[in-house]
Amino acid sequence: MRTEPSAPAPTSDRRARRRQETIEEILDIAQAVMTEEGVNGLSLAEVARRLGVQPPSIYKYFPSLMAIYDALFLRGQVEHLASMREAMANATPGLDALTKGLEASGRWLLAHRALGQLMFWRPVPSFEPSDASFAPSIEMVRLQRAALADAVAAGELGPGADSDEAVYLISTFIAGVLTQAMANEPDLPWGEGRFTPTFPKLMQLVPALYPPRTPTKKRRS
Amino acid sequence: MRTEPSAPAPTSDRRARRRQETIEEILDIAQAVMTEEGVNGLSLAEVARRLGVQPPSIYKYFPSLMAIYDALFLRGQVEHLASMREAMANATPGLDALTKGLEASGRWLLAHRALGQLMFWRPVPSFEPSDASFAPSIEMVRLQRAALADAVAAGELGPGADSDEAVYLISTFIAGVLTQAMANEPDLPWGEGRFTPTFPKLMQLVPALYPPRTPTKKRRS
DNA sequence: GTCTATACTCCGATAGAC
DNA sequence: GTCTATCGGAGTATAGAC
Repeated sequence: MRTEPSAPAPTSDRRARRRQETIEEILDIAQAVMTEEGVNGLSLAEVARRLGVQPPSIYKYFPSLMAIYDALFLRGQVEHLASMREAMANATPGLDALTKGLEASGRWLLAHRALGQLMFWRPVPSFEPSDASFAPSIEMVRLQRAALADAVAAGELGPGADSDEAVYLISTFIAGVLTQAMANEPDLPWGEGRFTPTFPKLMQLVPALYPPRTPTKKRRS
Repeated sequence: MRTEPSAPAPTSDRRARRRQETIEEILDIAQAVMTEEGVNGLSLAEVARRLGVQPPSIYKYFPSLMAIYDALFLRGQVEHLASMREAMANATPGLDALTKGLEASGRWLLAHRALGQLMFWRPVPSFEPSDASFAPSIEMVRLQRAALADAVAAGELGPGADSDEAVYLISTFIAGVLTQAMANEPDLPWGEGRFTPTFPKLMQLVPALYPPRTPTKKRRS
């Protein structure tokens, strides 16, 4: 039997591109709706209204509301991971990279509150992210583990810091600062207010938690 | 003009009591609904169903859904404050009292997640607590300030610790631990899992943030 | 203080014409 | 891939009988 030619016609190329643009536009609008009405306030109907189509048309792009949540979750994870990775790449490996990476995480999350809440606060009980959408967060732990390993190798931290336990402990610093900032200063960006400026001070406590064998002050070349 | 007798008849006493019981029952049910369906999932209709009445009957006790949220907010604040106060009263004044108080806070919040989220995570954008319901949280800050002042007086911490700034900084510790525990280990009580057991270790860092002038080890009588 | 009845708005999702 | 029409359900809140 003959099927379609294996090389798709330019027409379907353009169609596929247009389709992808519409998908991205739906996600942009959904993100805006969540920002204004709360993560739980996202509704297909409101997205359709803003897109200028009737609600059933949305189903040509996403099979359900939960599928939109999942796509938003994935998009958030990918962007968040990228911002962390970039900040860490432009820093000195070790504690500095970890601090800069977590600061970038905080900055990104405050700038994308709705996605951040969807990803890390889970305010929609009926939504569970798919395995595929969850995958980047595993990579995020790996990144932080690597930075901790660098810090241990450089003598900034003791060997106990090269552990998942340390990742979790340090993650409570950033989570605490962000939770307080979001709840009490919902309009301030990273670096302003009573909470986020304390983060560097908190990170300076890490060597006290995992003291290196040799003095911390300066390491010799 | 004559009005009703100033001493109410026993009948209306009983009626008032019965009414109060119904109000408490509505709040109990509402709390359970929030626990099961999410804070945002609370609905008058579901409360009525579980109470075994028709939705309009609820309006004899609360003028609106938001009024129920507000009553729950107040109830949570009062209970939470009481648990903190009790733990602090049974501890050595100063850092110990602060730590025990915050641990009690964490315990209470994990045992009453729905109320805790309503109170400190604010997942219902359209709900703003009334001033009256918010009042206990001001008292909570005062309690913590007093414990910090005790710690400074006892030489456990430096004078900078007697400040609202220190209260906010320390609050990020408990907020971080709780946020992570609730998001990642939603079924574990305080003291189990990867996050809440780290809290005492975190509190031991506070003297490093506000170092006392005299050595910390032991204070002379 | 309970009910019925009702008004109103909103939602997710599907069927089928074009 | 868009639409109309519709199903079936949810919700808050009010009016008024009993």
